[in-house]
Amino acid sequence: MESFDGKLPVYLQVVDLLFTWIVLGQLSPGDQIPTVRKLAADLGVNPNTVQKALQTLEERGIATAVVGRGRFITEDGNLLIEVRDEVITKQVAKFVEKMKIYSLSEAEITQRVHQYIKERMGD
Amino acid sequence: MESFDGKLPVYLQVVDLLFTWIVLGQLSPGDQIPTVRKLAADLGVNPNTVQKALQTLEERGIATAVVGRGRFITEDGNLLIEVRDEVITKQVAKFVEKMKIYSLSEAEITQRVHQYIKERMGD
Amino acid sequence: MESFDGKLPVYLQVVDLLFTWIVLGQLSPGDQIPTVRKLAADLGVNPNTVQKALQTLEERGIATAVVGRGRFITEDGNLLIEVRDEVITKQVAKFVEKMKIYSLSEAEITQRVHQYIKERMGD
Amino acid sequence: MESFDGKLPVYLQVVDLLFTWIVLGQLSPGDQIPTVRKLAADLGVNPNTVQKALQTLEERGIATAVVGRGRFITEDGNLLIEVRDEVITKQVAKFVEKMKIYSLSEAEITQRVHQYIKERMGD
DNA sequence: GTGGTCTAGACCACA
DNA sequence: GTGGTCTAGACCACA
Repeated sequence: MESFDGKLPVYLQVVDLLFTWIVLGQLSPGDQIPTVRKLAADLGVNPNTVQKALQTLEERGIATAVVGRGRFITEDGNLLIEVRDEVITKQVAKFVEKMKIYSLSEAEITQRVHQYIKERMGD
Repeated sequence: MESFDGKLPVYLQVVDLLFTWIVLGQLSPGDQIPTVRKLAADLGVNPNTVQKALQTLEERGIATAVVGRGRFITEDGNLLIEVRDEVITKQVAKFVEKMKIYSLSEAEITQRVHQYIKERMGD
Repeated sequence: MESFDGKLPVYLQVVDLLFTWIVLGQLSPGDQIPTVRKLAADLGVNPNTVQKALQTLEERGIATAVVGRGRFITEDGNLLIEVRDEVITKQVAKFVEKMKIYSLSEAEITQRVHQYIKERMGD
Repeated sequence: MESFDGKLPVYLQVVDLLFTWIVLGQLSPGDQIPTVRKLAADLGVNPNTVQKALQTLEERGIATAVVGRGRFITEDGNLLIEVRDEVITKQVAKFVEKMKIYSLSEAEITQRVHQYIKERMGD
């Protein structure tokens, strides 16, 4: 996984990735999650790291392991909405903070977003 | 350049990086830009790639090369403001498009940004 | 490219050559330009050098690259007329300046050209 | 002599070069011409070729060999004026013919030269 | 030392 | 196959 280079611990990057898959609907309620080995291979990281990431999901009730069957996404829609909200908030935060580093005032930030959307309205 | 892993050609990533330095004020009007060789070494890319990136800046009048002396950022403040605007717009676009992939309506996007800023007001 | 021996950078000599081909009508609007590799082989220069020359043409809108298809001369006749004018002016300038080095006055230069043409009238 | 690549026989190119030196005043009446060996070395051609070129000059009375002393440019000013005229006419011819290849009418050629000079008047 | 050019050769995406 | 990018490494002119 070539782009695993941020400062964030790799296992948390894997958590973020799984969250993103959920938000994008690539992992829906009840879906089976790829096996640890497959994920590890696909992402180019250590299976232990994937294991740790999946445990995080389980602790939050987002995934459940069924011995001998595999791991599955929860059927609990509210939990997934929570995940979705969390992912979006994180992105918004990241964006706003970056804009602040560019010395934009908060008013300017909203104004910029508003303007961009207005200009592109209809796309 | 460890984090150079996007799909964007490396030389355009270098252009983006230099633009960011300008926006952040780490490169001010009249400043000397690090030498081709130094940039190449620091970023872990080939000098030719850096050269190509810097020529892009020159074509836009943002930098000027003086053979035997080095490269310098233009004194023309308007050009730099243009760069700043461009960088910001690109970031806003990236953000908005990502939000749309998450199936947020345009109203929701502005609302989220607005809300985040309001909650953090004072930080 | 045996006769590529001037002080002009090779890639600019290639640009000049392509311009001349356009002026001579050997490259007409819409025509496909020989491939980078063919040009490089024919001229005895490196493909990268040809690439650089062709990019110069593109920046001026004289040629367009279609990845996987090839490069084509613009259909825009005005641009080509511009090229033609530029090539001719460059030749005239070169000629006049050389004549000045030979200590000919400007009046003598025009007189010489005029006389040569008059004597050869009918050729 | 890297630029010895035209279609003209090399010894005639050497003749042309010597003529040019005369026109430019780099070889004045009575001046000693560099030795065959020096010329050959400087121009990167065979001494026999230089020899042949110098014989052409001698046949026209432009240069004289003095055994044991070297070769000298004639003191006869008229002959040198003739050379000058010849060199210039050759250049004019070359220029006009090239312009004709570019499909310029004779009127356009003189017009172009006239215009270029007018625009640059004062340089 | 600094930017500019050039070669040789590789790998990629698009068609 | 075609254009586009990139590396490694060399050589040049200017200062």
